[in-house]
Amino acid sequence: MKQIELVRGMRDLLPTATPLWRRVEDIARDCFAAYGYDEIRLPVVEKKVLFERQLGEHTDLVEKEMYSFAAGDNELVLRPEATVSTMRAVLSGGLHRKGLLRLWYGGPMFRRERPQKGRYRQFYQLGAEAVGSDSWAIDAEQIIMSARLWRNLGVGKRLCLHINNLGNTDERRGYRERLREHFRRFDSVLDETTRRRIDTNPLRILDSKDESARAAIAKAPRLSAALGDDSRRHGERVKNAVAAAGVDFEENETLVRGLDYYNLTVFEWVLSDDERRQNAVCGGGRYDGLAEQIGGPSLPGCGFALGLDRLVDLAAQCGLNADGRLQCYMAVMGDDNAAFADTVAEDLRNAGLSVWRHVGGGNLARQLKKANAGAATLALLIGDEERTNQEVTIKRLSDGCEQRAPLKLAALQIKEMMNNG
RNA sequence: GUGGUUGUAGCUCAGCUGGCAGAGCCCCGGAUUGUGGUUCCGGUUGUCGUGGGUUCAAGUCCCAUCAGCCACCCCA
Repeated sequence: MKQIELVRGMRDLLPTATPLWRRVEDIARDCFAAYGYDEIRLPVVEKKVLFERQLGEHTDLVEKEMYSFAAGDNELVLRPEATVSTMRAVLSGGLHRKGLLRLWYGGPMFRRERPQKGRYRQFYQLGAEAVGSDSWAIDAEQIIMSARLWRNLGVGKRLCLHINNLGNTDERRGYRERLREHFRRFDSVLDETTRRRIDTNPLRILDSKDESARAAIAKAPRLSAALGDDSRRHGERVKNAVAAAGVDFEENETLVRGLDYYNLTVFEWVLSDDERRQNAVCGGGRYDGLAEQIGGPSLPGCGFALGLDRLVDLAAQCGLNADGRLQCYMAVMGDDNAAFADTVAEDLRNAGLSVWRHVGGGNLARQLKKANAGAATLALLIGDEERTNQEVTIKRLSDGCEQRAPLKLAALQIKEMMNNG
């Protein structure tokens, strides 16, 4: 029979990888908790219309990257991101009536792109969203919180922060028109996607890498010049607060988020020293108009999402370690002692220890070999002598140090031997 | 979605201008029954990504297809 293969763009996270993932997730959870962010869990399936307008009708994401399917009268999709879902959940649960919300979520997202390293069709994000405040202090808090997370993960030196200010809807609309006029004058030298964007989404042209467009981009009107006093003040305060917290950043006027719901502050953390192109690890910003767009009240929000697939990879490169080291390997000699071994193992587990019970035959030498191969810290020996004396022999594998302990004291002595190893 | 490149054992790979499919690691067993990480001996492992074609003969040449990687694109 033919073996069934993995679906394109999907991947298994094998036991060799999961301890590090769990470590990164734990550190992130602690970091979010330190700022009072509460967890929200969202469905993977949403209605297609929820994303269509909010993300921008002319983004690739909506045009061709969503996994969609019909279910009765509904067009459903596997969520391509979770900011919109979060806002939907806040509104349908009426959570916003309680005032400012600080929320975080995690889980798989789905985009049908051409796979590449660091870009999977099912990928994992962790995100933080603050809903109900239009204060610059929230924007700054989230940037500072993300910087703390990089520090705690030990990846801070590898990331650099880009910040931009997109202004409000009116300012952007005016600017967009000015951009259109500008780029139309270069129509003849621009490539096809760039020309198409003049109509659909001229802001996206600014961070284009296309060579023919570069010259035109350099001469384009500046976004910062189109901003009003309020927007400008908001941006200044964010930058001052971020700088005051000792977080370095670069102002990048060509940083335009791919999704349409953003306004004012947008930011992105990218690999600073990596020539790899899949280099955005975290991105976010303010989205004050989103709630109204999905039929809710006027409700400001700000948030960011980070890509775990890329971040875990980076953390590993930076030496974050998470060996899921096995504590005890229990060697059992003689079938008659199996029941005794099992009860001892259960008692030790009750005391909070992890015990890998040897299964199958083999003499002691073989069983110790396996204990080594499994990278256990201690070996526990159970045989006739131990059973008649109601004892356990504890052997530290690193130096061979060996002790006998009566059952009642076994857990205590095991812990002591692990710590003094 | 576009272009390039790669695909041989569980893993890392070798296999020349077509001529019997290999190595190391891992795994399993042994050097005799309660003391390991070293060593030594022995063993298993394959639709050569898949499907066609050319040929007396294809891992090797041709076509298609699938998958990975790189760049574009997009984005976290």
